[in-house]
Amino acid sequence: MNRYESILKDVGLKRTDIRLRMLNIFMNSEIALSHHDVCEQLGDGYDKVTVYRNIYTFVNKGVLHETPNDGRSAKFACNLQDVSKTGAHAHFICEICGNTFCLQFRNSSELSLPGNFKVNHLSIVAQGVCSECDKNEKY
Amino acid sequence: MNRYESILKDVGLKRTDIRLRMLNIFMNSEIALSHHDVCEQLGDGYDKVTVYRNIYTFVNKGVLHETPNDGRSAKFACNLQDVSKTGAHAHFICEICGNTFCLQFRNSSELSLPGNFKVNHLSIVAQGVCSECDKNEKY
DNA sequence: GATTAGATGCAACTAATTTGCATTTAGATT
DNA sequence: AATCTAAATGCAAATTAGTTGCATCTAATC
Repeated sequence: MNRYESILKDVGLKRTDIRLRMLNIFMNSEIALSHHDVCEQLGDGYDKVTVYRNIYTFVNKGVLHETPNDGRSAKFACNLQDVSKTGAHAHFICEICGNTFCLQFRNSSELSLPGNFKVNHLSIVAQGVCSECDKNEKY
Repeated sequence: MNRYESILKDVGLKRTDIRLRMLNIFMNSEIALSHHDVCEQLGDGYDKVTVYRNIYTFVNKGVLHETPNDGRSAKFACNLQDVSKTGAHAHFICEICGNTFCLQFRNSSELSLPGNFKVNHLSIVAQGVCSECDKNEKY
């Protein structure tokens, strides 16, 4: 059983050809990929709806996460090991090529950038529950 | 000349009815708005393409910025005063209602959240130039 | 090898965004 | 105030992104 097969087994998904190929594509990509990117790498013979469904299945199972995007389509990348522990992500979006890179970071003051990456703009996104919704939550 | 008219003059855009109304809508919204949200608030009689074009015109002129989004459509909000100085943004996305709030922050350790906002997940987005593109840039 | 829940493929659909072009108008100029 | 023109608008049509429903197939279990 290879690496991808055991991921599928671990999260309780059936071993199918397209899933193994999708995992391989995501695991070997340095950058976040859109649905379109994945279909392109898969080549012909795979259904786009199945690709959509598997992307969201992987997101729900914690194998992939959706990254912030600069364009109009969603991008996804595989979860780094530390993410599940800290619940935190860091991403770098290149303003020229548009690629999204996942970065390691442990706390807000410790962000490690690959060499020669130049940051022009920094943005923090907090996700949670706003005061209105908090008020209406049933406990 | 009112507040909105002087914004248009400042950035060199013509004073039109739809632009004044759009500025009014954005300036009075606590949350980031999608194209759809804006059209809804404008009501009938305005062309959706003109709304799209004005949103991007405002973004290019630095009047609005695109916020990170949780759904599949882009959201926009007006630029806060300090943004132009620090080049930094902070946003809060409510996981229940889906609303995006713009937050004030001066440096990464000083993020001021409105009362009763509960953060489940934090994400940092750096934008800039990656090493590949940096290499290929002409100076 | 039979069973079945889960996975896939296809077709059709909705929503989001863009493009092209003809017409109109704000604001500058005479 | 009339004229001019670049910029703005409105409409139609196209493109792109993502979703839904359903019939068929198959991986994993018995």
